[in-house]
Amino acid sequence: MTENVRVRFAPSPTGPLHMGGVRTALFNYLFAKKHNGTFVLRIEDTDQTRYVANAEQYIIDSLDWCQIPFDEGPGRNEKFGPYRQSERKELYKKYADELIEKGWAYYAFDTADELNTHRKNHEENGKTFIYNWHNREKLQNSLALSAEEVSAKIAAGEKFVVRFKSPKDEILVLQDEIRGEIKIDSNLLDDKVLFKSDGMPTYHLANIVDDHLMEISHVIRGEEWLPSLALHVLLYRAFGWTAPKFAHLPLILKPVGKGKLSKRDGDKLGFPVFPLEYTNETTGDVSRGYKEDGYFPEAFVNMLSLLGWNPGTEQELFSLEELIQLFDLQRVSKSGAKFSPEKTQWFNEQYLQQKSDKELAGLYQPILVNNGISADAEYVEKVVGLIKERATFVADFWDLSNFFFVNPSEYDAKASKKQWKEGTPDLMKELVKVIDNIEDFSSENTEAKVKEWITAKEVGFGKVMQPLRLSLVGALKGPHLFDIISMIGKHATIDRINNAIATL
RNA sequence: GGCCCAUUCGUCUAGUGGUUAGGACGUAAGGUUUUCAUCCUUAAAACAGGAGUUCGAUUCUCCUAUGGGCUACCA
Repeated sequence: MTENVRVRFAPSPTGPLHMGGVRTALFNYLFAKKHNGTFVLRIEDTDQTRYVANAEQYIIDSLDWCQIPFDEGPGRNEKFGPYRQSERKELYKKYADELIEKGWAYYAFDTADELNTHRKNHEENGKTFIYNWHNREKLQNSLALSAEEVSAKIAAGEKFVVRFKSPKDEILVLQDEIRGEIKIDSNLLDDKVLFKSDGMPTYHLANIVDDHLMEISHVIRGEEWLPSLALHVLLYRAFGWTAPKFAHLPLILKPVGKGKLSKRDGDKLGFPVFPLEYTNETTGDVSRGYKEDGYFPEAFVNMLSLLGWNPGTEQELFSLEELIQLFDLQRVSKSGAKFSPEKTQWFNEQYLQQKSDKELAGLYQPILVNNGISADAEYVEKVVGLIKERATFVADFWDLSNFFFVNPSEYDAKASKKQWKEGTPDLMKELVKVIDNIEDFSSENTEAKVKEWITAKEVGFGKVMQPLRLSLVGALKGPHLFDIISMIGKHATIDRINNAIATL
């Protein structure tokens, strides 16, 4: 298996790629890298009615952001190209014809209206209409019609599709890498359309032809494809090709309620379902993305990797390298996983804590600039070091550290009421003098000096420390007080205490 | 309706024919921090139900229930 592993991610460019799709791409990527294989991106744009122009670029941008780039695909290392099915259009006709010749497929002329009528009638009688062995002789197709009639219809320009002639009375034993053996009664299969009347193949045909031509060794895709597995295996057999191995990934479900995760859930529940922000070109609707919401790609990918897979140990934080080493299809779970926004935040927090103060400071700078602050890199780095353990996102930094850069503009009302007592202003005035006399303004020294004074003064620590914090921060929160004092310096410290005395 | 897949704490999951059924998120309670958060400790919390196989089933088989997917000239 280590030889020539080739996998593909084959999304349909009908809109932004959602996180379920990213997870499928990720598992393909991990599997490929683990086996020194190739990760192919193929664009399945056979449905011209649902095609969205900016979707392909969005997909590529998303994979890049997640740092799981494809090795082969549109515009990249095109050994088996083209990689857009619309550009391979001419190819599929030949294969459809081959199947007809071999007796594995046939022309069908039934119109959509006719079929809908059949379905409706069956439904009214409590039955299901299936286009297959039990009725195909009675419908408008090349199995029921004479060769002359068929030729005449085609010559007359009548629209037709090509359907697969699914076999009768056969128990198909299918193999899934994750689920094991699956048995299907071929009599229940319907004669799927392989080739549409618009000249395009359906997913089924294009998928099999391309996977074969692109020498795909493993098809790793979502569970929604499991019902089509029998058809796909049958198609390989009909062509006389060796089928790749198949693995069907469990679905990602809504955090609450029923069903699989959908775009609407994010809007409703307040979390992104897309990796990147996406603007719908026709409606102008903007959907939020993990990137724009402040998630690190590593955290997002780590979270995704554990949705439906785990290495069997208690480790939860993995670098991409580790994931590649550890990934194993055998350890992918069989049942759908409910997505957890809370745990996703936790992952981001973990990654944020791991990052260096320097890197985080760099990410913080633009936010500071937005708030009208220009501070030198070293100072910002120190600030980040003091506050990052309270943060989940870089975007939290400003709320947690604005007092390192600007004087408090207001004071927490509740805290003021509780901590700013009658004697406080006098005490603070005295404290100003104490602080003014401190030469060495290190955190340790200011702490020692102030505490010395408090002790000598014989007042409770809280009587001084709480109002002091209120004066400097504007609220009863934040890092060690003397770290703040040391950072903002003597002038700002005294200034802020005086401001508080004047205001409160 | 039909077909297929699945089912361990609220959630993600580990695990085994005999275990005190483990971890993580979240929740709660303590402790640390004379602030807040972090951090630490602790707690509550699960084998869907019923048969069968077996000395013994959460683990194997079957049935039921529940959940999910598919059932398009969409992918």
